[in-house]
Amino acid sequence: MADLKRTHYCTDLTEKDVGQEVALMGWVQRRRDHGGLVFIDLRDRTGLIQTVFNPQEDPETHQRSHAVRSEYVIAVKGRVRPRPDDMINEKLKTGRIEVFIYHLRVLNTAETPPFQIEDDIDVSEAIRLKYRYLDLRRPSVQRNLLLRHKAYQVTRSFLDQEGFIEIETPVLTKSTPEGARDFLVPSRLNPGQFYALPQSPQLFKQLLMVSGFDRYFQIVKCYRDEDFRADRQMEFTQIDIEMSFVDEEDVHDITERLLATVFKELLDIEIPRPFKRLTYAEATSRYGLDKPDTRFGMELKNVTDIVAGSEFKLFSQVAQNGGVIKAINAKGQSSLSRKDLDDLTDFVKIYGAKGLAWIKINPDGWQSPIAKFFSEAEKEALIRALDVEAGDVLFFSADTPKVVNEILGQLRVKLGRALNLINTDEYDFLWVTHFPMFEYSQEEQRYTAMHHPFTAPVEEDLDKLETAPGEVRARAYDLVLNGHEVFGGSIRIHRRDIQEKVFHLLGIGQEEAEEKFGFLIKALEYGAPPHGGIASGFDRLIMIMTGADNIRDVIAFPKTQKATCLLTDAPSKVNRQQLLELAIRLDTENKKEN
RNA sequence: GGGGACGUAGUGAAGUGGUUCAACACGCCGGCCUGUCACGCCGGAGAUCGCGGGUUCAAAUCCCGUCGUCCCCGCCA
Repeated sequence: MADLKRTHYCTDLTEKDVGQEVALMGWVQRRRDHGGLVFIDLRDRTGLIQTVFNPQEDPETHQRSHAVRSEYVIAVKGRVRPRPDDMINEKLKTGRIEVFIYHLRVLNTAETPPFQIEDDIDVSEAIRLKYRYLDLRRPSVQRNLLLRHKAYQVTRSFLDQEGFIEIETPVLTKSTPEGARDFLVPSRLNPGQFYALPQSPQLFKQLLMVSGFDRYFQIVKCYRDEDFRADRQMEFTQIDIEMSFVDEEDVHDITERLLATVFKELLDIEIPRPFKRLTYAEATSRYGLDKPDTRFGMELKNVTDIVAGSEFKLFSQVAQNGGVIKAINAKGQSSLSRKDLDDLTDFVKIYGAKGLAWIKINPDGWQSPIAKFFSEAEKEALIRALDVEAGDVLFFSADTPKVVNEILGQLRVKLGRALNLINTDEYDFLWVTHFPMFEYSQEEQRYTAMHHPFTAPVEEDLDKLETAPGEVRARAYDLVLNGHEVFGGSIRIHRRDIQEKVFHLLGIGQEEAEEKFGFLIKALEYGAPPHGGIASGFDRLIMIMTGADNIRDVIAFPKTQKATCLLTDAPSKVNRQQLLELAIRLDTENKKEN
């Protein structure tokens, strides 16, 4: 290698380099061996270039090129030549040139890979993850990680220019109640005691505001020991931001400008600002969900008043018992088959629906198991309320508002996707604001914080804290992109008395509050400025920007749904000595033998 | 904790009780080939049908269990 130094990346070379001697290094994408002429497509992280081995160039080098195989690592030296006109490959960036090789060195051989190193391969994800280092050679995966890299850089430089200071917070920290399940790390020096991995640096960034840092950010790993989803891993990355002396508008503004910059620099897309806004109440009422995909319509309409007096017992009874009846109109979809409708019924049952009432608007009349219960006047009213035309299909749900919204909200998204109502090139940002402060948990028989316990209540709702906690709105906001929550934050409580009141409401007693959050309460006493912030689901954002349909495609070494790493086989057992040092004895009797 | 889908050569996949049932494609190995770029042509190797048990004269195929991957509900302040 001493005498061979790489001069270019493969796709650095252009027609301008014709005649130059170059040295390239990379992996063998494919060998096309004609016996005489041999072509080897050489790949590095930039892409491909065709190298040519001609016996007239150097007989020995040509001879040795026969032995080269896929994914061998080779170094070559040769001269750049233009391709004859009829041999130009428009599919390659370097397709107008090729390199005639007179020196070949095999730097390493390779086993035949378990799958081909190229895009659009048809191979199970389990195999890809087991050989992730090979999977990561594929251009599409490299593109994702490159975009992710650029997003870090643009974020850092933007926030730096805006006066934000990047400060690292501990990874080994204190376990706190509320929120997700903690990952625990045993302390060897303090037997029987544990650190927790941060679910977010929430408390530390608030303390940094008390310290006067004023504008903080961090690109930081967070850990939540909960079950996985397509857009959820237990270990994920946040862009974490906190600012002092600000209100909601300030946080929205910095977030919007950050995103505008990131989208401009990475995708060359101008995203219109300011972003749309809906209150939580509006979002759930019109779209059923607190993270609505607003790239298409099909809004939920409340038809309770119209059908409350109808002959259809189910509707009239629900109305009588204080429930609601809502409907959505799938325009022009009356070609949905009976089976489609049955499948949709099964789908909504996942979300607690007992059934799904539908009406097909055929040109010759209404087709539906329930249409016969409606009077002409009621039909007329439905037509007006739902903008009904021939060819439409209406779906109804009747239950409590919470259940109805969930059911129709999920159905709406399902239909939007299935019926191709969504423009997938669109990036549709939406702020959802004024979340409820608390949610009543039937399971725990108490209120829980909808955002987190440090979120400030809306000023004018302060007096309801004691009288009607369920009605108190929080100064919390989520940023929704195409139906995914990509940022979430709030203005925080900066007064001790309010913080204590909120803890109390959450059923956290004075003693517990002191033990778990004493340091925060204390800090609030020492001149805590008003402050607030926001944090992103960075992986999710990159997922959407790359068009990936799951989060694993934008993480270099992701875990499976069962929280294992197929590459390293983590997690794994540890030896007895390690456990002894940690004063840990296993009790796996009731668990599966592992 | 629960619901659903899947598991057959290196990879993808056909086959759902019976006599070529272990196809096909890509990849791999060997041979031929001086303009290919998804090279082509000829030949070849490669599968205890995820694993364990059961039913049967007979199981990739039916039953039970188990392991693994994915999607979803619960969970994710």
